Amino acid sequence: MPKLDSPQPFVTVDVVLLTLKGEELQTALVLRDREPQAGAWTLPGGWVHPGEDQDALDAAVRILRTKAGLKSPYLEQLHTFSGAHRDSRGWSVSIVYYALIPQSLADGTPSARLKWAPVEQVRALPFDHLAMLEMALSRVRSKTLYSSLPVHLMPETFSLSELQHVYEALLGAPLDKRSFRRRIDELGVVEEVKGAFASPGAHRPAQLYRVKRHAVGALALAQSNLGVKP
Amino acid sequence: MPKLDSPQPFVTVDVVLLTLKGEELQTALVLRDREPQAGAWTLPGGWVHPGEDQDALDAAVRILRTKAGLKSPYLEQLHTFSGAHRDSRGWSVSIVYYALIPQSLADGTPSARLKWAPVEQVRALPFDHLAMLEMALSRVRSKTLYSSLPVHLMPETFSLSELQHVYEALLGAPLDKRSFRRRIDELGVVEEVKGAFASPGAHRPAQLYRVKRHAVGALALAQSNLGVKP
DNA sequence: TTAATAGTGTCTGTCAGACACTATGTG
DNA sequence: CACATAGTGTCTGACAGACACTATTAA
Repeated sequence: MPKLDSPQPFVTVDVVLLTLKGEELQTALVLRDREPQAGAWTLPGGWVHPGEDQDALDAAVRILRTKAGLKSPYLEQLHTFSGAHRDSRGWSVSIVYYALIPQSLADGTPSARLKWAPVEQVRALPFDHLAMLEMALSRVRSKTLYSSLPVHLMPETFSLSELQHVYEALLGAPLDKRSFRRRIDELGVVEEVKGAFASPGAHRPAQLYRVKRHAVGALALAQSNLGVKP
Repeated sequence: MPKLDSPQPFVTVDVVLLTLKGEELQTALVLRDREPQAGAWTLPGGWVHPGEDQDALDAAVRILRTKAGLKSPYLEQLHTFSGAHRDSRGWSVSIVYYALIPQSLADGTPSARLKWAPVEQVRALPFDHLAMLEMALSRVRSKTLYSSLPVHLMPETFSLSELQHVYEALLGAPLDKRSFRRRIDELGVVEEVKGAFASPGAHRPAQLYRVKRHAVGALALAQSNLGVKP
C-alpha cells in the first residue's frame, strides 16, 4: 500500500462543457462556493465519490447532472492534470473530460451558479483550468478537421448548410460547399430525415438530416499519405 | 475536502514501454513482488510519491528509471484508467503513459525482474493492463499513419530504408518507397548525417539520417480533406 | 419576377502510388 | 562482371477544390 510518509493525492474530475451559440463557441463555468478560490468562476468539477461512482467517467456524468442538469451528451476523456502545486490543498489529480451539447440543451441550464462564456473571452481561470480549456479547444478543432465530432453540437435535426456553418465557426475558415458535402457523405454519420425540410426564408428549403443511430466514431483515419499498399 | 464516508481513491502510474526488436514490437513487463498478483508479470508501474514527484509525468520518469534503468525516452500520456473494481484493493486511478525506446536501450535493461515480450504474444495481463497495452498499440499505430513518432524507436543514426521497415512492421503493410521518402522529407524531422553511410552488404551504401534537434512534434494535421479555403 | 439559399455537374491542378530506371557499393 | 540495395524520374488515376449552373421556395 502507499507510502505513509506523505498523504496520497486527492482525485477530482473536471469537465470542459462546450456548446455553440450562433457562430460562437461557449464554455460552461460554475461559481465556486468554497475555498480555495471561493467566489471564482471555474470549470464544473468535483471530487470523485468512490461510494457512488463506478469510475471517473461516471463521476463526470454525475457532475454534469448535478452542476448543469444535463445527461449523456458526447463525453470523452481529454487528459489528466496532476501535480504538487496545481491546487493549494496539496498534491492533486484532475481527470478532465470534455463534453459537447447542442445549444437547446445549454439554454435549459439557467442557474445563478452556472454561466456560459464565449471561449475567446476567457482569459483567466483558477487553478490550471485555462490550460484544460485550451487543450479541449485544440482537441475539438483538430477533430473537426477529420471527423464528424461537431454533429454533437447540432440540434436533433439540421441542414447541411447549418452543419457547414458550425464547422466554419470551429475552424475559423470558409469551407467549400461541394467538398464539405462529399466528405460528410463519406463519413456516413448523418442521414436524411425523409420529408423534413427547413424553410427559414424566401428560398429553396433545405433537406434536414439527423445523426445516424449507432454511428461509429468516424475517426477511421484513411490509410493514406504514406503509400500504404492495398 | 473529500467526503469522509469512503476513503479517497489511490493513485498509481503505469507505463507501456515499447521497443522494436527486428520486425517485432515488444513491451516491457516486470515481476510483481507483492499482493495482489504477486509473482505475475505486469506493466511497470507504481504509486505516485507526492513527496518526491512533481507530477504524474515525473512519476512515470521515476518508474522508468527505477524499474528499467532508463532515462528520458519519448514519453506521452495515454489515458487514465479508474474505477472501483480494477484493483482488488479498492477504488483506484492509474494514469498511463507510453514510451518508445530504441532497441539498443532495451538491450541495456537486463534484469531478472524485467522481461521483453512480443506484443502479439501477450494474451493476458493482471488488472486492466491488457487494455492499456492495446490502447497504446492502437495509439502508436494510428500516429504512425500521419506522424514521425516511430523515429523514437530508431538508433542514433539510421537509413531511410531501415526507417521504412520500422513503419512497415508497425503498420503490417508494405509501403511504397517513393511515397514514404517524400512524406518523411515533408515532415522535416530527420536530417542527413553528412558523410555517414551504412554498408551492410554487396550493394550501394545508404545515407544515414538522425532526428533533427528540437524537431517539432510533427503532428500538424494538414488543413485538407474538408475543403478548407486558403 | 426577383432574391436568396439549396443542391448538383463538371473541370482541373495536385499529388499519392506505381514502377522503371539509374547509382554505387561488394564479391 | 553480376548482384543487391540505395536512391531518383516520371507517369497516371483519383480526388479536393473551384465554380458555375440548376432547383425551389417566399415575397
